[in-house]
Amino acid sequence: MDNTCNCNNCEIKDLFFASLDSSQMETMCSQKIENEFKKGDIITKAGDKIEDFVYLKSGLVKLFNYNDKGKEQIITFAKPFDFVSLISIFSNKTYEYSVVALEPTVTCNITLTEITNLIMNNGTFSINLIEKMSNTSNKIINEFLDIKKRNLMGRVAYMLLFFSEQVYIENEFELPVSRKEIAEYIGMSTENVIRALSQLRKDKIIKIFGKFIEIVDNDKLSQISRLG
Amino acid sequence: MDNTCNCNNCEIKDLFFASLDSSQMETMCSQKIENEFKKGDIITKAGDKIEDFVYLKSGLVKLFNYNDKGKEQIITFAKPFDFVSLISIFSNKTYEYSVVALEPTVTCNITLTEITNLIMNNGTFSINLIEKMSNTSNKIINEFLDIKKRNLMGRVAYMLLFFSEQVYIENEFELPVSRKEIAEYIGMSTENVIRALSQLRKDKIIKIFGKFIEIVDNDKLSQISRLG
DNA sequence: CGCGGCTTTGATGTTCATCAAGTAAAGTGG
DNA sequence: CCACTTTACTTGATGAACATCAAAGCCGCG
Repeated sequence: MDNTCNCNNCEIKDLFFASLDSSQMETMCSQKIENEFKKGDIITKAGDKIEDFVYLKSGLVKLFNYNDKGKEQIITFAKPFDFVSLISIFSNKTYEYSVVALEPTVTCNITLTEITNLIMNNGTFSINLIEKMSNTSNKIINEFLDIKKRNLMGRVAYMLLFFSEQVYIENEFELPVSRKEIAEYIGMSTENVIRALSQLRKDKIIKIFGKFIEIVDNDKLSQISRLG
Repeated sequence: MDNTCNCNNCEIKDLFFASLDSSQMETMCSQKIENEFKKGDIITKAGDKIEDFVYLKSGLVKLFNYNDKGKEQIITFAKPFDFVSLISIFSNKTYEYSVVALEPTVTCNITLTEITNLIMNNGTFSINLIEKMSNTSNKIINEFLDIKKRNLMGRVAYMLLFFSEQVYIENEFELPVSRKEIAEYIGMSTENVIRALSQLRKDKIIKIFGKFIEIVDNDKLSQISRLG
């Protein structure tokens, strides 16, 4: 928890709060709460009452819920500037999805009351917020469509490229998720996710050391993601 | 086209415009445009410039785009009070998806400029709009998850129940879509959609006369939708 | 140090896509 | 209005893709 009013230095400021005047900024800044989470920590839980507007300052999280058989169903991964809590925040009283940290994560929480206040009194803020919301849902929907049109190999390749190109901006990285979680996200069985990874290793497209992945042949991986 | 200012009698008024004062109402009302579409007509096309805020007054539409192989991919069906044009309207300059009428459909168009104007000057309107947007994306995401966790029979049952319970509110109805379109929506092959329908017919759960469907055993159909 | 969860591979079975072929229905132009 | 073409619908047969089951090694954690 850190309540010092350092919001003017916050790199996320321009994303949402560029339109706030100094008085609005101070009000918001003085009552915002930052929270830190370790890998595996629960950030919000399906069913909990929604009281805050939550966004990611740093880290990585997964959004998920459970299907009827009690199996986890991962909806999306979110990184800073992605807008996690937004999905149901304005249409529900309680969260529909759970959010769990996959890496050390810092969130910034602002009460919904305060946000509602800003919407009521600052048109530019409303416009910005609406654009962000639109972006977020659009992105999730496009992800769903992207995955739906791929087969096993294509989906696994897509997933690896997601971490490599969008999260770590590196050809080598430590997978923040288990094989099982990848399976839950792309909608395939864990065993077949593993088989797909092994195949990519045998074809010398990636190297695998446990959770550590190195993409050796990026072009081929992209091709598999596009064609699969 | 019908530009008479009859918005106060419009049943959709309360959904979005309850917060407008009489002057705002008149401005909006005088410049809104209603359009009528026949079955099969294109309402908006992917790639077109977004200029209007479009909502359904009556009818039924499909949202779709094309995958790399040129095959249609149906994203969702929308009926009145569902908020079609909303998906990318505030995050893009052009439509990402096409919208086509499946039944005679009436839309009401308001320029984005006018809507932006309202957002800037009417906080309550902004709140209402944000809630609707949140609802819409939430619904689409939940649909995706619902379909993803079902098998062939479950998906077809789900689809039939959608038309029966959410669109026509009748046990008998005329399918507004082809078998192919059902397939494109639920992500299965056309042949297998037909086989699933035939199976339901053989099991005396539904009756089929071409496009006309009668649900005979609603309980069993619901069960298949839940378990499948 | 032992238990449970994660990972891996192989074997087997199910589900679904694809191909093929035919019928029915719905536009289309003379 | 009719022949013609195209599109939608239907069923069966085949094969591919994927899930499931089983068994074993590995790793982390209490």
